[in-house]
Amino acid sequence: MTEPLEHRPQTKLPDPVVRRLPRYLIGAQELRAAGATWVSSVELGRALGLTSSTVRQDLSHLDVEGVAKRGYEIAKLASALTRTLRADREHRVVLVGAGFLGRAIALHGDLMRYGFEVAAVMDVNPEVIGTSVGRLTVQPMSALSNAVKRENIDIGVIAVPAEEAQAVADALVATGVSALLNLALVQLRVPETVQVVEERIVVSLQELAYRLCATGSRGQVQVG
Amino acid sequence: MTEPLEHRPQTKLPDPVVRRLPRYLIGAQELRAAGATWVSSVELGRALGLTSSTVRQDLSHLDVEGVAKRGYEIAKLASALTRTLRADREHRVVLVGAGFLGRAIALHGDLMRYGFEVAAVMDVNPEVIGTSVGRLTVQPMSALSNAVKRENIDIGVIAVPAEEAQAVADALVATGVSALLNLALVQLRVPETVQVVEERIVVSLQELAYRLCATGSRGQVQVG
DNA sequence: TAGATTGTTAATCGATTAACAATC
DNA sequence: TAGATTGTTAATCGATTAACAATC
Repeated sequence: MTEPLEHRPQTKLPDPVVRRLPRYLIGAQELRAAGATWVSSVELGRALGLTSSTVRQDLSHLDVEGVAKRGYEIAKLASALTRTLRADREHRVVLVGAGFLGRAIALHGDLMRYGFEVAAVMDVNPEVIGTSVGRLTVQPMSALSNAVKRENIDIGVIAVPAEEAQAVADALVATGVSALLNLALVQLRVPETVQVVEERIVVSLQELAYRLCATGSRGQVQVG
Repeated sequence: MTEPLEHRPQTKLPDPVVRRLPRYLIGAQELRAAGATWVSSVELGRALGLTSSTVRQDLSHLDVEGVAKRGYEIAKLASALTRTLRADREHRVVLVGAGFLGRAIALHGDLMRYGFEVAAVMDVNPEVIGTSVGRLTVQPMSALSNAVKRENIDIGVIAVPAEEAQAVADALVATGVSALLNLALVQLRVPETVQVVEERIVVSLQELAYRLCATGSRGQVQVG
């Protein structure tokens, strides 16, 4: 009759919570940078546009405890968030598509800061293959499979035009990558075992346009 | 005792619906490109990972009617979606930040296709000011206010580093722009009357990483 | 101590799904 | 016609919020 293993909140967080956690983390790091040490659920709520109830409910899923009358210690909160989001382990990324969008991602400093390393860049365009992106060289798609294995890649980012995205997704899945970030404007078809997150500027703009026109609406909305 | 004005479904769509509408639109246009004429709620649901019930519920908010035994006429569906999303009226965009990300957006052909025209590009970096992005020339921030007025701009896109994003947002708000797409990794503080949609690669990657690690989870997720 | 803030339970709210009559 | 599919109502499910005892 031993006690069950210490902490085990990690069963499976609800989707809305998972989407808010990164925002708490960003908020916590902003606060830390600003020199704060403690933050209350009311303050966090105000900063992110949530009720303090939601904040406490969300943070209760984490391996962190608040202190009555003081709130949460920011450093501990950030590390708990990092742990829960698996931002402590490094993720290795292959980027397919070395256009402006791809380059923006590959050269984006914040990625490293949050544990994502772009370890390979591929493209189909012969003119682009061989050019350099930061310290990497753009490789042809034929080198994909080797790169994924050699570099221990677990995430694929698709930054190619819509027409090519499905083929790229298929190639990535074939090499065993099971997490895709799709920036192209198509609905990908992938096996159930593959995780896909879509992020699309046009869609965000459409949502914004709707909100802008829908008279009287206001407020802040989180998309990704 | 006249009838109330024809159709008036536009009271205020629930947020989850607004976020799905662009996906239906993309789906509809893919189908149309593939030569299809009709689509049923079951097919749409399968394509987007939704139940047919959700699809019918969502589409019932639109100014379109399905036909029993056939489904929805794709062309009509697309135009109803376009109308509801206000993708028929043109939106004029000012882009702040002419780095790779900014250029990716400014040169992104799909934007035009969906009614968004990048009408001005600004940057703070003197080295970048004066260079051209497509047919536009990068202007200094001091030209922002004039550009917004002259070009009739209603949407601002923030594609600058996190440190500068708040100042850019303030400047945009000051010129009267009341819809912002924020691509920087900060939580913006804006007046209640201003619409903000956030889109952040790092956040999407974090969500993906969580899903990848959370054993046993699978499926497709829409972020933006 | 008194008062603020947590963690958590219960109540509310809203979104998704099921079900089915109407209809082509 | 028979069968498939809509539009919509009602039931279910889940997320957010309110409330409050515990506590620092």
